[in-house]
Amino acid sequence: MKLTASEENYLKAIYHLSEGASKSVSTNDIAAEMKTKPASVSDMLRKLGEKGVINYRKYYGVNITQEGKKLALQTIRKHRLWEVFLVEKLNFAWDEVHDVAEELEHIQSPLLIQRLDAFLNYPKFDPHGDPIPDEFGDVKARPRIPISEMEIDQSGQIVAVKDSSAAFLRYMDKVGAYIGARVKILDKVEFDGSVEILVDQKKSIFMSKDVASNILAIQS
Amino acid sequence: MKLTASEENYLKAIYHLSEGASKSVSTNDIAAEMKTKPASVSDMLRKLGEKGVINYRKYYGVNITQEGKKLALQTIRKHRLWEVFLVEKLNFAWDEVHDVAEELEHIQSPLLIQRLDAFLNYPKFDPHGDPIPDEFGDVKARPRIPISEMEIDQSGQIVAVKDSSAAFLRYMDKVGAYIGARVKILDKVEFDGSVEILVDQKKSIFMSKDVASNILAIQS
DNA sequence: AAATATAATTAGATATAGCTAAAAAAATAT
DNA sequence: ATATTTTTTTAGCTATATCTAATTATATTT
Repeated sequence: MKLTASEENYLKAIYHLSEGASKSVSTNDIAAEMKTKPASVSDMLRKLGEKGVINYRKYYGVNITQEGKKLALQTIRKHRLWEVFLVEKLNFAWDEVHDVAEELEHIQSPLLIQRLDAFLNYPKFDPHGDPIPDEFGDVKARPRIPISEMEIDQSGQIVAVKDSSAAFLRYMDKVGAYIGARVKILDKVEFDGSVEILVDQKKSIFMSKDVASNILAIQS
Repeated sequence: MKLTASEENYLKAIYHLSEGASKSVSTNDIAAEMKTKPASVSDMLRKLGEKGVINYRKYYGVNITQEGKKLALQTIRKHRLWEVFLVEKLNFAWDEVHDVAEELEHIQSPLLIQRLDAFLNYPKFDPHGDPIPDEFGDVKARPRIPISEMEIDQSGQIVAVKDSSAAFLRYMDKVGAYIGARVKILDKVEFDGSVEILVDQKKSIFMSKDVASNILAIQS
């Protein structure tokens, strides 16, 4: 099954939207995600349905098929490998890479991706901390550990909090930490287990062991 | 002036065809080069003419404008930089790179090319020995030297012969040397100036100083 | 100089991918 | 249960890039 760049983009969007919710994905949601109009989406859904990469029933949204999932994961794999390349080899900032990777991901050459993967030393995660599917579409889930358990100089990304009480979220907000933030452990005080972290390469934050235990991160 | 991938390809073809001949380029020649039909070319020429990158007079072929030349050289620059990347970093063979580079050259990101150029250490020639234009479209012509003047372990590409008599070309053919062949100097005998070279990384050839003086190569 | 051959262009298709506006179906509210 | 709102689809149009077939312009022969 071969897809055009546009079809790949739609499929990727459908895959991402599917991951969040358990039910089928709506035309309007896809249009919003793709920044196109619902009418264009309807057209594309018909096409993708005919190609067998989604199950499409008019007026009832879509579900991605196994075949479709595999193809979407291939595109995601390519995207994330290119992001690693751009950041690690070409010194792009991690927030500058998305648009370029969006173009690069559509280059059709299995050999290229295989070689790129090897050149980058088979990275398992992209610069945003997202897992890179292997060539079979399998993704390695990265274990989430509390910031309090990370070592000095280790980097990672905040992905969740254990206690999600409003009070704690207010605290997070106040100090400038948030889900998705990239963090680096600057210092750990052995005496009380308190931690100093650097958020997004600019803001340093002190926190008690209690707080640090409550913030979950993936290591990069 | 922004061009589509297809327009870039046509312009590149027109540029290459212009380089060979002094007169204007014909519709049929472009069609042959691009592997499309003359009808498609006519359409595209009208468009490129309107964009000012070529001078187009119906039934009289085209000449590339200064603006067009600059754009064509930018595309060629991107193509050749990607070829260097593929060969030097991803270990592609030099004859495997063209199709992939053909896709990569259309990625729109000046920053990407700037960074790629730096990452590759500002190469001046691609793996085929062709010069890489700089960001202003200037190309460095590489001096051609006789194989007899190359040093041991130096690599290059055969680009011409001094004596192009039928006898000599028959000899070239017989030993497996040809215009375009990549060569590496394996050994030089000081006593008589004879040379042993490796052709295309597989075939080794012995030749007298007379013969070696007659084959011109560019160094890589 | 007229006839013929070659080359180039136009006219009219097709396919992709987007759009707006109108119509139809489904969901929600009264 | 009907009316209204929201969502989705269809119809029809635009633009790019290709094609074939027909036409027209230029070049070559005789």
